[in-house]
Amino acid sequence: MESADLKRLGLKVTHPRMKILELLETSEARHMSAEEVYKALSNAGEEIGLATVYRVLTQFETAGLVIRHYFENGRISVFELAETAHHDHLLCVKCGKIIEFSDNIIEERQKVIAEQHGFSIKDHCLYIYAECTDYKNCEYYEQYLQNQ
Amino acid sequence: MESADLKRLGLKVTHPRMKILELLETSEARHMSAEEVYKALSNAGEEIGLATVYRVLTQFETAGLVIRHYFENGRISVFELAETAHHDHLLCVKCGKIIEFSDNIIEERQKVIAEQHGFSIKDHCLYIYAECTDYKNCEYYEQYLQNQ
DNA sequence: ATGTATGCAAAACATTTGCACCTGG
DNA sequence: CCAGGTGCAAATGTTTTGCATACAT
Repeated sequence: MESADLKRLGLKVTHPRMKILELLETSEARHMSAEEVYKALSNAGEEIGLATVYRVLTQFETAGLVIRHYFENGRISVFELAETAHHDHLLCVKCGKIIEFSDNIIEERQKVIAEQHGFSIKDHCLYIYAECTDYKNCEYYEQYLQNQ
Repeated sequence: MESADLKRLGLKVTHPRMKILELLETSEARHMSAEEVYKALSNAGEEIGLATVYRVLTQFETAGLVIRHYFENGRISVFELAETAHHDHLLCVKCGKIIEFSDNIIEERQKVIAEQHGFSIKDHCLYIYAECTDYKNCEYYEQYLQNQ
């Protein structure tokens, strides 16, 4: 992603926007809340206000650059770079690990179901909540506990 | 649903609890926010505090009596009686109409996908956002506009 | 009687907004 | 230069909580 991409979207290439984009691209976590983005930038010495983080992420969402998720139980929303193709999510409720997947059979059935009811499908989200086999040894577990 | 059911769940049979349960059972809307429940009760002359509505609905959720949904875009959650079997939701983004459906093929695929990743599935939710063919004449449209 | 529930008001929480100042093109 | 972007603080909307009172058993 480069400054030209922002320009193309009609957004000025500002420092906060570039830094947020950069973070989303380089961060290990593919899904981050506004607060997490804010803190990560803060830790990196970037003084970018939380309000700006929200504004920029919302603009990116509108521009189709990021996807915003409202995972169940969570009042907070998380953002993900929209660089990859559509996918759904499989989440471990114990360690917070998130697996992305895509299944043609499910996608196809959804279309059929919508049609059967006379609806034209615009969007959908499928979240599978599960337990991974070995969450205690999972790389995410410790970090997850901290956030609880 | 009767007072015995509440007792069985270890909940005292109080006036607010009975009224909320009654409302969820008799209301036309199968999905209601806490605020909507509060207002409906208020209109019916019941003086039940909003905090109580939240507390009771949360207890009902814990007891498995109701299901709480966090529909996309919505910061508010809606509650639904858990009396019927599991189902997913097809929502019209124009009029707010909600269709409940269940599809064995989708359910089955989810199990397979979870297993493939070594996860044991606990729960899931699938929301399909769509447009219904004739939302302007839809019975829900007017009411929906008011709430916007 | 006593442990639980309730109502109210205040707090908490994520998110948005108003406004004065700053900055990219 | 100036429209648009930013930071801060204040506002918002939903949900939760503390506490004194009321109620179910």
